[in-house]
Amino acid sequence: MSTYRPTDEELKVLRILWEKKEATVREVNEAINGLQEKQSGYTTTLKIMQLMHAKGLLERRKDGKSHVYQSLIDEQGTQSQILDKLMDQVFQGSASKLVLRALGSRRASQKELHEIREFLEQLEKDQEN
Amino acid sequence: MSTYRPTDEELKVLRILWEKKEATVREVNEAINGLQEKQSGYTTTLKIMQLMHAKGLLERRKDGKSHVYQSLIDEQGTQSQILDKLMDQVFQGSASKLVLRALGSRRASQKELHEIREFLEQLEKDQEN
DNA sequence: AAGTATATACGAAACTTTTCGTAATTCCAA
DNA sequence: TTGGAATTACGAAAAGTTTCGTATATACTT
Repeated sequence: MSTYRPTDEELKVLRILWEKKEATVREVNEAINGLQEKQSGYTTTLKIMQLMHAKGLLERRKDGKSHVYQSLIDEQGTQSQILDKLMDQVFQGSASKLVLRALGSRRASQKELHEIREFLEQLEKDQEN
Repeated sequence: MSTYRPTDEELKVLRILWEKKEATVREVNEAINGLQEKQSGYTTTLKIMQLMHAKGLLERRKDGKSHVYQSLIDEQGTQSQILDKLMDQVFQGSASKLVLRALGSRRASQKELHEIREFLEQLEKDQEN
């Protein structure tokens, strides 16, 4: 499970569940539809979540007539997973290539840049020892 | 074409073509097999590249009995494309979230960190104006 | 208790990607 | 110029993802 890479639709579901901690199919479906132009049907989202449950990505408990779902996979771990794969696939395994491209392609705010720089300084300091 | 996101297998082909500039199916196939445990058959790679050509991702010229392929899509543009999508999908559109995760999850060398910091300082300097 | 609204379960279709067997083509060498 | 080795072309199957219609189940209301 630690190395699972979710599909695009699964990622949409996870994104909502990571934020809300737990939600019903209807809540997830409406949240997803709030984020995108193309609306997806209720039973489509239901099916995705049922499959994710079968795969062991989600757990659920019965609440009245509906199920309340939670993610079983970690947000940070999944993010790292995806980035690691990407690093190997298209950045020759180089973190700096990836980071430079990420910072170059999209505007980051002053505050964000500052945040990153502080993190970097900490990393560099750590490496001195 | 500017917003195309290649599949995993397509990415393997592109990676080789970006590096070699141009190559035959056999060269690409052997290069791919050199990078991974699981070996993929010649006709499999051939089919992928034929489809990519049909999609307009690759161009080719005849050389003797074989074709020599080149990528029609830009490496940097594709990298940015993928990162932008990822930023929206799993990092709430935040470049810094992505960067921090990327730097946190995998060891970057002293040299790499330095490189990133210099790039950052330049970016921050640019923003002052 | 029956009716209604909402949820889940199930199955199938449409699509895409990946894989590979085999036929047809092409070039070269004997 | 014919045979053989390598390549491309073609087709289809396998696998996975996404979508959705419809049947079934469940809870609530009156």
